[in-house]
Amino acid sequence: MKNKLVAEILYEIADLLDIKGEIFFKTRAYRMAAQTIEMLDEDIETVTKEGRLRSISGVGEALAKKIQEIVETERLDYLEKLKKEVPEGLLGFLEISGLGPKKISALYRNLNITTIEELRKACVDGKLRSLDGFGEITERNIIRGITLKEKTSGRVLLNLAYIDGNSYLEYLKKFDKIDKVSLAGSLRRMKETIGDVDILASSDYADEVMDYFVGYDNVQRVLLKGSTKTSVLLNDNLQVDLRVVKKESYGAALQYFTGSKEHNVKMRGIAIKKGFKLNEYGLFNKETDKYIVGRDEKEVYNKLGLSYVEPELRENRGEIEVASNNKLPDIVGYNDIHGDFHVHSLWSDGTDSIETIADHAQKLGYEYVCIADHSQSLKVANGLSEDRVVKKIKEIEKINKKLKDFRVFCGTECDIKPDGTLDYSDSILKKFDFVGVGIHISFKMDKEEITQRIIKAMENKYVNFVAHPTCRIIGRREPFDLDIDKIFDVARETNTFLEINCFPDRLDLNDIHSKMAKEKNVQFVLGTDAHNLNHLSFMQFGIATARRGWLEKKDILNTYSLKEVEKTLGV
DNA sequence: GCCGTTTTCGGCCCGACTGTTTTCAGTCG
Repeated sequence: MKNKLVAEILYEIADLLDIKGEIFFKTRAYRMAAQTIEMLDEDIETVTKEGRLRSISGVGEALAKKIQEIVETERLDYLEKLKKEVPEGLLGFLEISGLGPKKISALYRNLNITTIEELRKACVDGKLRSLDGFGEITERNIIRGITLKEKTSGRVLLNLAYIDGNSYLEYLKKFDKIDKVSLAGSLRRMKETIGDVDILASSDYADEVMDYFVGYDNVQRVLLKGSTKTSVLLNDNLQVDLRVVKKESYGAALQYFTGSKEHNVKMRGIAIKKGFKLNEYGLFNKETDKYIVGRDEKEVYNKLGLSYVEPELRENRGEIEVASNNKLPDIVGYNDIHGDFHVHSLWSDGTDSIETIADHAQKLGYEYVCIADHSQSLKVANGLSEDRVVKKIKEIEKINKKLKDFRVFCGTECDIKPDGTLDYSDSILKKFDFVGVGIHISFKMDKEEITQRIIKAMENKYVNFVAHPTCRIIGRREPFDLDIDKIFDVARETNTFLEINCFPDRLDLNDIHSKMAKEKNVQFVLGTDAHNLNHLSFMQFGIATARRGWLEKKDILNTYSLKEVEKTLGV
């Protein structure tokens, strides 16, 4: 699948054109197309082969030609040409807070600065202040921006932002001059990585709210402070923005600041077509500026002829079109889960006994938990030999006898060997209640080989699910280059569940793949891959991913009651 | 560069804050 490659190249062109001083709308066209292709729920190669590129929204004649070239040659002449015109280092400058295309261009044209080191030195030496639009403060801010960029690589994993964001939220809720307050931005949409935390509040005392906001213990520095918007940097270098609006604007503002940007652009387009104007203060009559709605988020959607769109769906992946037909899926809820299918115990590399895990799972309101320990060849993780599997099954039987209205399933996360055979014999596999398979060694294989390896495993009749199917680790390991359509087809044919692994640095399958798989009627399980009790709470991130993938209760085994699971699995 | 039920040309979302200015450009989301 080359969707990501195509998107990356288009994004890079947009950045390069920005620095070259190309008009905003042109670079936006590149970014919109890149975003659409990145989120596309089919393979761009297929679309190209079938001559349907122009049917992708935002792709016209020029882009179609470029995309075709990328798909066929995995490169683009136009990009190479642009790269020759714009020194490589300048692209990285865009990540420095306070620097945009115009300033970067000025730095290059006037001072011939092309590397971070040259930039830092020029700031320290006070060379920038001679340029129009630059001053001493700009120099200091750029130095700060460089330091910050070096400290944080930009985005953090969802769970970290989630903790920071919700703690801040609790602090804000204690202030009696705040009427309503909510997370917004990508954190409310539960995106897998978060750039900064956005919070929205309504109040008639904006200035006092801002004073209270910057008084939070965990604040390292105030970045900017106004009466509607204030930004701070937390001690862990995560940025948090607070917006304060009046009550009558709260819904419109929440819609606006939740994003995504692309979702909002589309919303505004619809507003204009219907004779409205939509901004963070409300929905207004375009001609008279008369306020129509804005107090409640739902009203804004409804007034535009749309059903309410859950935050996790707001990525411009077709949700607006579907909402206009009132056909949005009833996506799985955060409280719809009855159990966890992927937990490691002391038997392999987990830190807790099965009894302790079962006890904790009951406290979470679950009816079942599946203990899926590693298999024998994974020595580093204390994988279970076939003998130990038999012993573990006996222990689980004993524990289950003591439990009421709760069941521990004996599972495994059995290794898929490089040739696609499994790490346990069939005679052992059939003893488990629920067999998961996963890859933990020999990651470097070509597309055909790795696809066949997983398919062969799915074809084993004792296999129930594939754990973390693409094996990506966010920020550290790229996903396998799988023939993903084929994987989904075989999963459907063999009734193999695909896991959404809930571990925050995995979230694998991801949202886009989940949506693609659902369209092929694939069934899912959620597994936290917990290695200690705290990890069991990662379930919510898996649910978030499922929601972002448009999954409904019926698509996910964990939403079934214990009885239904037993019946489905025949155990 | 894309797009079209007023348009094949002339639009394209829009407001807040900062730092530089002395009325505004650039950046950000």
